[in-house]
Amino acid sequence: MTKQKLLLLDGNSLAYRAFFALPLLTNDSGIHTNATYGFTTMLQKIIGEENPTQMLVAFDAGKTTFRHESFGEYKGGRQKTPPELSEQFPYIRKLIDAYNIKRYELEMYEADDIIGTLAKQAAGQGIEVIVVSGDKDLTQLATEDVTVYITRKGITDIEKYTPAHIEEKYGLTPEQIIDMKGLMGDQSDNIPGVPGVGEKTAIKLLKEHGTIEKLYEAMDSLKASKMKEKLVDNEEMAHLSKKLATIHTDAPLTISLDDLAYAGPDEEALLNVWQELGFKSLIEKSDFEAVETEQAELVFENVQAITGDMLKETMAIHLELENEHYHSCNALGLALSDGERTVYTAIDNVVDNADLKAWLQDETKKKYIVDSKATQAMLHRLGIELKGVEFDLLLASYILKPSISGDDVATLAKEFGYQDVQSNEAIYGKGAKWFVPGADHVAEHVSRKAVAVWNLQPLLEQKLKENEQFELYKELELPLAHILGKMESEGITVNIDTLRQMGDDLKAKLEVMEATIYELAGEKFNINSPKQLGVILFDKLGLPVIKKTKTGYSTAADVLEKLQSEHDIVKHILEYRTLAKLQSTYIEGLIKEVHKEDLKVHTRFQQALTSTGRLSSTNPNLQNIPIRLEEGRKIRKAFVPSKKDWILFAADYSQIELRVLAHMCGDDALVEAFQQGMDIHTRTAMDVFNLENPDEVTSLMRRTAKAVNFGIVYGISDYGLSQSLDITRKEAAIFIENYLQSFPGVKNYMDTSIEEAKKAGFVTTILNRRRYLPDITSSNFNLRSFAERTAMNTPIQGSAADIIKKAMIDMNARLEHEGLQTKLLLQVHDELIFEAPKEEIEILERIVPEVMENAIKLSVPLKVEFSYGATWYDAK
DNA sequence: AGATTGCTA
DNA sequence: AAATTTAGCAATCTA
Repeated sequence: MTKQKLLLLDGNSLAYRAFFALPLLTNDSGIHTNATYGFTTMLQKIIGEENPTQMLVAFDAGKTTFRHESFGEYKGGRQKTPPELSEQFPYIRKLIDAYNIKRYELEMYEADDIIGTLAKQAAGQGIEVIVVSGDKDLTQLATEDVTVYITRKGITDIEKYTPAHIEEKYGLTPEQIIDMKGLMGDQSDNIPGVPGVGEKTAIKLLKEHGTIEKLYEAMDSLKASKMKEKLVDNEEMAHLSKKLATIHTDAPLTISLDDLAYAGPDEEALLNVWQELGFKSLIEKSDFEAVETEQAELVFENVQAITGDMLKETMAIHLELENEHYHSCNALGLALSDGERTVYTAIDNVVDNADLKAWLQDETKKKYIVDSKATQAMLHRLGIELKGVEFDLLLASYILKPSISGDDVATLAKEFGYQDVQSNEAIYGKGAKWFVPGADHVAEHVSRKAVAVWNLQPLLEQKLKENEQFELYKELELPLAHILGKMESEGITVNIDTLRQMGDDLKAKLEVMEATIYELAGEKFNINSPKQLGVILFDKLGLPVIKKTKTGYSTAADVLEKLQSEHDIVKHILEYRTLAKLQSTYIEGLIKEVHKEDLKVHTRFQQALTSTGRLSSTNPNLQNIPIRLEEGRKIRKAFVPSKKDWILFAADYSQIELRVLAHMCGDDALVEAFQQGMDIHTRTAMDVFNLENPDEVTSLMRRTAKAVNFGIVYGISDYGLSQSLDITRKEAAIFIENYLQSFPGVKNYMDTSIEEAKKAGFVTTILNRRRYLPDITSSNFNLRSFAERTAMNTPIQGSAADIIKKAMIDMNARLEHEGLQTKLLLQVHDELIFEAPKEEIEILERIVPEVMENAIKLSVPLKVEFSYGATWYDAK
């Protein structure tokens, strides 16, 4: 039998060490993970290196210990444990349990004493003992059989204290460590020691006299000195301090060495905890990754045809797709489940099945789905118009936990404690390794998804109701998904010839500019490489360095603008950049996205992604088509109606975010300004610059006021405002100060929002959308400040998002009600873009503003402006 | 895969 | 003592 080896860990000390050694990390669900992560890596390393046969992690029990009886101030004056660390202790315990390591704490005793007692017992039985802690006091336990590992700097860097090492380092024996501490005291434990005696003096005295007791016995023979006086005056304290510093090796433990056997972790439990904490790198590195969580057996049928008897009044369905590009990819198969019976069929059996098609199109047959929009769009391509969506797991999860990233059923399900479904990656692999496994594997995987959706529906609806978010989900997001699906499937027509023509012009211009830039630089280089460009500008041409990035010189536009007067090349680079951006992103990029079949682009609106409730748009992103500069704005000429004699009609909310702010903060001056229909930036300028008359506001003042207004919405700092206006910080601070004095209600709103976030842990929008802000109480300035700004910004941005979403639903209903041909095509945060036959323009001019302005009633009016034209460019 | 840059509301 | 304005997506370069 191999020699036994016992590892004794000081849980509290190591957790503290890990916490302070690592930056405040946060995982997806907002839990801090630096201590848990550091603790885990330390465990991994030490177990891997030492291969212990027994293990124990000792913790301090309560607040008071036997040491407090002899010295009330013991450990007094200690900083309270930071909440970011306290919240991690439960997870550390979970981790230890998952490792199958014994945990132990004992009333009235500290972890040190538990460790000391067990170390002594084990050494007595000839067991090799290793003690691990971040606290050097423990080194007093070192013997021939006991080695003490103390963490250095980080958490995995370790210094090994044997008696020999202690002798070498201090010239003392391990027992003398106690005397040393008795003399020098310990600030962290509030042990006083002898004032004026530090490490050097203590060591010197102990080398000479051996122990504190012998030192005092020999006191009379010492020559008079300041030092001697101090020692004599504090004799009692010295003895007490030594007593406090002594680790007890005879604590009345209720466990024995036999309870400490260690035989490796419970891999499944450990994976679960790691998953919960988001330790993706550890999960990937672990050699037990292949061990998938044991899944409950699933009964399902892989059938050739879905028959009428399988189609119930209410069912979960899952249409499995190859990937997320549901406007172009293939579908693999369809599973249906009513909780009792689960059937799957390959996609080829779906299209021609009249019963199934009728059932899918039947409004009265209720469907539970994950990502109903994707399902609707894919089925639409197969000639099936999905109706009767009753539940959408993706949207429900998003409302409950906006921070979840990913739309994989397994990810969503796990968030709500459901394990019996595997990740897409586990089934298909990813990247170059992606492939579709055998039909039976797919059938089971897809069936499991349908069953998961079925099982999660009641739980999520209940949670939504508990949060008073059911209405937001059911009346806003769910119907919106249907509308967005229609918009995406409809698509918007792109005139490729227009783009090609623009691309050719750009190409010619870019070639000329390239030549000019090479000429001015004196050599050829890759202008698109910030690194190479940096070398040219700052090394070769010697331009002053204004800003640096992590990796080198910054060559961003705001930097280059400041360098324009320094060298001719700069303005050419700026111009080159502008055109190159248009060429690659908006000409070439857009052309790639045009579907050949209908000459349209079909974006995907991500409805469960942003933390504020906004939509986002991908493949292509149609929410960032250029408009500010004329050169870029011309791209919009390529967006045209799908039919002859139709037009594009665009309607946007004017200053919706400021109006929302006015509504939410109720500031009299701001509310009044909007109620009177004033130009809000002019009004702000009058307040910021202390003017009586609107005529006194210059265009520069208005521009400044506009920047202040934007800043206010984002939770500005003087620095930020100074950057955006290119003014000094002081000037910026004065503007903000003046603003907040003129609109005290806004100031109050900011403070209240932060207060609310601290109290409830989240902020809310008009329609009760939530954003959780765990960092609001962080001790890390940056994290906390960011959370504070988002506490102010999210209700504003999110409520504006609520309003336009509601407007989309109302608009859809109104178009249907009026029996119009007009189609909603795009949403760009505060604007809606329609295509319409010319004959309907007049009606739209009337109903679009009406519907949008009345989507949600605020205490200030909402204002909508509109325009239309033959292309998106002309709708201005 | 991450960093840099630049486009939108 | 240091950083400093919200929310996104995509192209390109570099390691």
